Amino acid sequence: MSQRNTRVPHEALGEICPLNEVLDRVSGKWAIGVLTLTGAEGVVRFTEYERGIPDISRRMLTLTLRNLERDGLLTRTVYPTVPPKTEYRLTEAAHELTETLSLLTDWAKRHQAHVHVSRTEYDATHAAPRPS
Amino acid sequence: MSQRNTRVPHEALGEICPLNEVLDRVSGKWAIGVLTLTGAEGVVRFTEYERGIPDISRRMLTLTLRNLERDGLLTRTVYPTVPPKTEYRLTEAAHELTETLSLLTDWAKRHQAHVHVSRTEYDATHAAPRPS
DNA sequence: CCGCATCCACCGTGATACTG
DNA sequence: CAGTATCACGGTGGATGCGG
Repeated sequence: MSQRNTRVPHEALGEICPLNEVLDRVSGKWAIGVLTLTGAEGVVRFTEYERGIPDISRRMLTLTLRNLERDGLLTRTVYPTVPPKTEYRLTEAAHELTETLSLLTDWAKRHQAHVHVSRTEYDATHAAPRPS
Repeated sequence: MSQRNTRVPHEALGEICPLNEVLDRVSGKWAIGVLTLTGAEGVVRFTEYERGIPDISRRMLTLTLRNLERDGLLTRTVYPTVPPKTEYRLTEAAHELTETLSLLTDWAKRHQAHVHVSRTEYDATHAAPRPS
């Protein structure tokens, strides 16, 4: 032992690898909005996302949708009608994910005031106080 | 009921705002590692992070630490000794956060195989199949 | 209606070197 | 030991226009 850097850093860090994978796929401003909306509606069409999620661009919506589909979180059903029609819905895995996510929301709601205060105080304390 | 284009996007989306704030502050490759390690150790010094989190640069560690401190998730205690010594520990809010995060880890562990398979299949299906 | 392609701006991240 | 400063790069996201 004591030699030093065996590549294993710390027991607990083995836990974070899968966690980072989750966050990677949920990161980006829009993924969570899409998942949440889909969970709430059950079945959602492309245009409904555009109407339901303010300020999202078509490009970002498409990319988000594709990534979630790729990860097996959304199913995409295309009806080759005219005009075309596409439906998205959550997979079972995604359902469980959104449930867990709602726990995070609870945390956020309980502590967002605390966080905001901390930030303000920190900024006030550490911000360059006009160092002439 | 057919009119439905008020600017209000959707009920459920009100829920995601605080959630995005959480993810924003937990985003970045390192924040979770830092929180997890700190939670496991209780008290952690700067160098311990460097040893415990592989591949993290000093710059990134500092930035991550500062952000978490700013958000009231970490406390920073400096001992003006020679050589200097700095200790970090979790706030109560951060403790609750890491607990919730561990639930996400559970989800990730349960579904990472599924996700991986989905990805591989998706890539196999959609990848440019040698467009000669 | 649904989606892709292109171009461009921003910022998180990393490498390296310096300091109290 | 515990940072800070500077430079460079790549991924993410926005705007716009075309296509099935």
